[in-house]
Amino acid sequence: MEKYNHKKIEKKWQEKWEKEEPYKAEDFSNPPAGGEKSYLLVEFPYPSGDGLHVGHPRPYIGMDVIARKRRAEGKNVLFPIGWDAFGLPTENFALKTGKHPKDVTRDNTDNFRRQIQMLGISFDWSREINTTQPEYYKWTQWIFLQMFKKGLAYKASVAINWCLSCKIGLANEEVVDGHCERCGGETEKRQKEQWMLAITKYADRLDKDLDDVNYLEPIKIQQRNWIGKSEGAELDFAIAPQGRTSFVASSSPRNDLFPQSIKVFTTRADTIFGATYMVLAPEHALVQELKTQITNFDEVEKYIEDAKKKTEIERTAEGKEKTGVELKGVKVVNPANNEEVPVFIADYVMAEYGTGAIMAVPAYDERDREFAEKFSLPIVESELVDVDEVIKKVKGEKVIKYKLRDWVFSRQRYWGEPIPIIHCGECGPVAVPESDLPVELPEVEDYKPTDDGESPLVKAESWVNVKCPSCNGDAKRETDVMPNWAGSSWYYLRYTDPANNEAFADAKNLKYWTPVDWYNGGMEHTTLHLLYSRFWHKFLYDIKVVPTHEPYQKRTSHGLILAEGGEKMSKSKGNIVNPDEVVENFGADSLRLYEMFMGPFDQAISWSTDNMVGVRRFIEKVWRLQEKVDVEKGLSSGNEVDGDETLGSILHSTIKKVSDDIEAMKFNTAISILMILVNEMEKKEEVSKENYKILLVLLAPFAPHVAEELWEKVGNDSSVLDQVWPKYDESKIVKDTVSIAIQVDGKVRASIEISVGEAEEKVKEKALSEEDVKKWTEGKKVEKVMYIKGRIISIVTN
RNA sequence: GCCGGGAUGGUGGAAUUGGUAGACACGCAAGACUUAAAAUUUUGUGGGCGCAAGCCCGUGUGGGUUCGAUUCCCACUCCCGGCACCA
Repeated sequence: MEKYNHKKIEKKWQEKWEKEEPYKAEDFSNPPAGGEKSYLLVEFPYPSGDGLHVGHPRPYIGMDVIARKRRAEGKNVLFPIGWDAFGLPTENFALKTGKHPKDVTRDNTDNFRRQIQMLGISFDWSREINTTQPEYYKWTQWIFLQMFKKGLAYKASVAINWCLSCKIGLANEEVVDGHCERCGGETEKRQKEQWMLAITKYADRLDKDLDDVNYLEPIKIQQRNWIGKSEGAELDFAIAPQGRTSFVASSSPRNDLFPQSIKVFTTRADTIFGATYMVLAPEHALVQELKTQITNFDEVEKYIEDAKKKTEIERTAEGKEKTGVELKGVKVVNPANNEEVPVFIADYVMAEYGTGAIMAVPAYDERDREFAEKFSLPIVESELVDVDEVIKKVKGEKVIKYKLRDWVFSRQRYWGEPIPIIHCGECGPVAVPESDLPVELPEVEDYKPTDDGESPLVKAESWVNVKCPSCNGDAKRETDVMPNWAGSSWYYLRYTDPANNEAFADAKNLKYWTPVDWYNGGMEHTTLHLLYSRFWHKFLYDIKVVPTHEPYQKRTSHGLILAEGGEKMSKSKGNIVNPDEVVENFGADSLRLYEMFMGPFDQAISWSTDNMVGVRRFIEKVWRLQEKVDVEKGLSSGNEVDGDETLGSILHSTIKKVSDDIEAMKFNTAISILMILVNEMEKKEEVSKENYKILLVLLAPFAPHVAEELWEKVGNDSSVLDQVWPKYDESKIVKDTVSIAIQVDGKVRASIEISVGEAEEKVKEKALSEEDVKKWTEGKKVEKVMYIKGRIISIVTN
């Protein structure tokens, strides 16, 4: 027998797979044996310069096991891969080295592709996509334009994160604890014109439609929390008349312009009798409108300025210490009891949420209480009243608010999809005609943003200056690019028809393949990526270009693989385990088996190279088993379970457990029962060819290379990939006799062998006559004897 | 603070969802093979007492429900992840 040589075997089969493309998914194909389509998706990676570490492939391997099993079950499996390649790290690398981001991306994807292929993942490489290719981002831009046309993409002045030392705008995710992710400097909020996408218009559906999909419960919970639906009421508090006597006295027309009331949002309208003051956000527009009435406006203005200037760090450092200023000269009337109450501005009220104003009820709200105590305001234990009655009485309105904010879609960067808009002095922002798509990224000399934080694209003058598509006058291109979430918001649609030039995908392909049947990805993408792509998908559904209202039927998450010490793997910590080395030393099959065996798929777990020898030994055991197989003997085709009764029960329960566990992502226990089966086979003088073949089919999803090699060795012409997934016989799993435990007063004292069908009375009788049982029941009265069929007998004495 | 997830031998973990806790694997110990080592292999391996049969304890802590609890309920401790003044 030749020794198991992982290098030789893995190279041989990978070359074969590359040539023969057995994993290619066929559009509209109707595979045999209950074959339906099965679209399995993993999050496509960002090809960083560091290459893969052993944590990356965990989800690929897990989904690969499922893909391989489902193919064997006769399903038409689509299991694609691509590259989410726009983004900052590539741009930063280009900035540092002067190498074009396009070239950086190409080198990195080449390396990633090599590493993934080395693991024998059964991706359909014929559908590989890359978000940075113009043929791809043409359609990212096209979708943006449809949103623009429907008014869902708009420009607004919003507060962005500004790095004080880099002097550039940062995305939220680039700010860590108030510090710039790149330079570690402090950040503050700045107002800037940005493209926004109106995701909040979809907030209710994004929340409600979670009922229709099969996501793991924690994923749904996290999405719901992020959307932050809350039901409450908007109530008007009239501005007290004495504050505006001058206006009332005069018959000035300006009186009509003067605000009459302030609207608050509350979820506790029932506490309105305890509302002893009101608070507005410092940015609230009414503060400026009431300027003439506010007697201490200097003080107020100073507070507003200070609030604006505060950096994130300062705000965090101050903790929950409340600050604020009263708007002297302004009072409002509590509509429930007609009492006048004072008005404050304070930064604990957010301008963007609700109405930017609250009625403060210090008796029931901790934050209001804290503020009231600091400013010596009355705290009134009020009577609670019926919410509906209050709303009716004060002429309020029931409303639903969401924490979800519109999506800031602009980045003042280079390496992203150009936003396909042209700004014209006459016509305003105009969509680039669809026939002119894609708007390709121009060449620039320097990828650095300008000093005032504009995109490096402003320096590409010949690209920027164009004619207005509408009036043909002089106009300028939008120089902001899209965030890296854009390309990943719809990529799963492109896989269904990746080379289409007429549409992002043909309607027939979409109808056949979508929705994605199973999407696995990291928990860290649950709030942003998952929500963004659900939003885009719903929009595409509304404009009738996709057939389903949700993109993903099922969503699961994998746990991170941590370094041996339990810390996250990172280049800076120098604790990265490189899969190249692991594959070199142990082989891809061992790496695959180990990652599936090391622990529950959805939990974080520390890497341990020491523990890898276990699965390697297992593979070698399977390898050596070939010696126990008589190749000449037995059937040469099919994989019927044979009549070897000594293996019968374990064989059938292995088929059942492996089948069930793979679908439940309990890969670790699937492998453990395969190990038990192999240990049993090892004890035998001879293993039948049929049973060995079953073992190989069950093993193939986990360790495809060695399974193929052994399949060939035991004398089968066809590939293990062409085999039908074995079926188990429930009746063969059940054993004739079973050992059951006998408890006396809650403690196990003996166990007896009984035949499965044995009558209850007989079993009880048998149990009570056991010597080890008598010992414990002697001299006591047996009160009760319970028999839980096939499991346990419980005897209770007094 | 809020929302998730978790805690089981020396280690990673398993437990038919209320029914013999510790499957499978790593490590360790002793033996076999070998001139020797590696590889392989056999046996043992939760803790305590005992020559042994066996007994007692044991799933983060404290209580509860039950014939029976790792599993259900109540209170708490610690660890990991996310959000964070959202009215």
